[in-house]
Amino acid sequence: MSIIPPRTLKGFRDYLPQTMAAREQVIETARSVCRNFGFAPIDTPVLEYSEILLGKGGEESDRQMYRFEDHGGRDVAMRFDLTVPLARFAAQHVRRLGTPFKRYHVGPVWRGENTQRGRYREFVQFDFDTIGTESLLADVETLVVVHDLFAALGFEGFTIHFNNRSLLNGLLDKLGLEDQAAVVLRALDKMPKIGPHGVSEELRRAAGTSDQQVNSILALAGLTGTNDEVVAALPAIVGSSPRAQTGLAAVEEVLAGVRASGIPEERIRVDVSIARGLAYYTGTVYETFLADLPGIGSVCSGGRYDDLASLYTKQRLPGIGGSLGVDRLIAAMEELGMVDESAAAADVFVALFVPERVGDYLGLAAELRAAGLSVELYPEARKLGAQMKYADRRGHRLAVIIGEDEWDSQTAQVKMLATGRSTEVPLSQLGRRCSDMLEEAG
RNA sequence: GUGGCCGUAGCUCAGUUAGGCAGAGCACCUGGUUGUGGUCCAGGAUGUCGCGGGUUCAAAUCCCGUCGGCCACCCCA
Repeated sequence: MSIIPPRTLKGFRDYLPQTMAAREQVIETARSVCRNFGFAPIDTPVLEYSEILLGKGGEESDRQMYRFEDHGGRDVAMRFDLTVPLARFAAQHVRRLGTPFKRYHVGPVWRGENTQRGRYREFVQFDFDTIGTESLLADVETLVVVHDLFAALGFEGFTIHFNNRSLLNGLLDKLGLEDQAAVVLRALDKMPKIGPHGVSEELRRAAGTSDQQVNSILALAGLTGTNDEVVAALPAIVGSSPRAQTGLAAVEEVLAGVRASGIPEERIRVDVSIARGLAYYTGTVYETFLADLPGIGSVCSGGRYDDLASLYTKQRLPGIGGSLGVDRLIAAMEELGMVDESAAAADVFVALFVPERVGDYLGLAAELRAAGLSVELYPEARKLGAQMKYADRRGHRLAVIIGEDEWDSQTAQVKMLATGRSTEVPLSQLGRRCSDMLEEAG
């Protein structure tokens, strides 16, 4: 019988314990931050009718969609993000849920695109959205959630860049380029990568814009300075069309709200070059970058989409939210050395020393767990040195050693593996003493 | 999807130029130390050289295909 080579598909990966522990920790942190703001958890199926997903993220996502016929001949597809399923979900259940409806949703999504570092065909997104309100307070809250999330994950240097689509639309009104919106947005999105020259060349080539038009667009995209300076310079550039006014007011209000929420000025930036490719954004848009790893791209982005759910319901369902790229974030954390190598190890290691007393060791381990400790009992009565070595390599923090003498005297040796110091502890106090020692060591 | 670079031990890689015994460091295992890890010393095990085919007396090395990874474009988390 020939052996089947074990392998995974392009862009699909296995997760080893260290990575998986980091992933669970990121998701746990994100959940707890969202709950602090009153977001509730939901889930939706991986498969949807193709008609639900097609055409929602633009041509590109249609092309990348995993799509096939199911066992009943239905035309089905795998979700490529969590926002479009949310729109369907909201249209279907909004009467029961009421608005505003705030939810978070974590799960894998699939895009059949070419792979690269931090870019896979199956990856996990963590989304949070507020549905059913046009209030800019929801926009403010979204940015505050992003901020609290990265702060809670332990990041120091990160910046949330935000913008409003109406500013760009206002400028397009002024320049008579309304029909070229998609092309212009796409060119602008490349600003940090190809610079003003690249953008102007692209604009001329793809949209056939005049020199004067290009200059106006670049004047907007190239705005630099403090947030106040940028805001002050905007009116002259984007003009006074209704859309421009809306965008301007929105940026100012969101900035004020974010400041009032106590977000440090250096972590939020009004950045008019943020355009976002996805077709469905209509108002606020934002991306989050890590100061130490700008090359990895945005690790959390999103925006306001006031028209999306209208595809599935006549009821008006505006929304705003964000999407955290869990896999990309973990790739970043691994590169930045933020992943704790021993996160998967139990705090307390119990050596199995006297095989005849297996039952006593099992009982002891159970008692310690009942006392709130994470405990691993070694499964074989190997040489003590080998067991200690295992405990050390695994990253356990305390080793509990009980041999014949200790059983006789009802004591245990508790060893701090980091320092090598050993303490004799009566078995009756073992749980409490272990907790104390872990507490003291931090 | 298009173009380029790459794939050798668990990991990081050398060896490919110009075909000639499959290597290093780290990790791992055993012993020194039959009740104590990290250091040290001695010894040991470890390979479909990604996979398939071709050229050749001989292929990790050259050719073709394929799978996978990375980079650019594209798009995006």
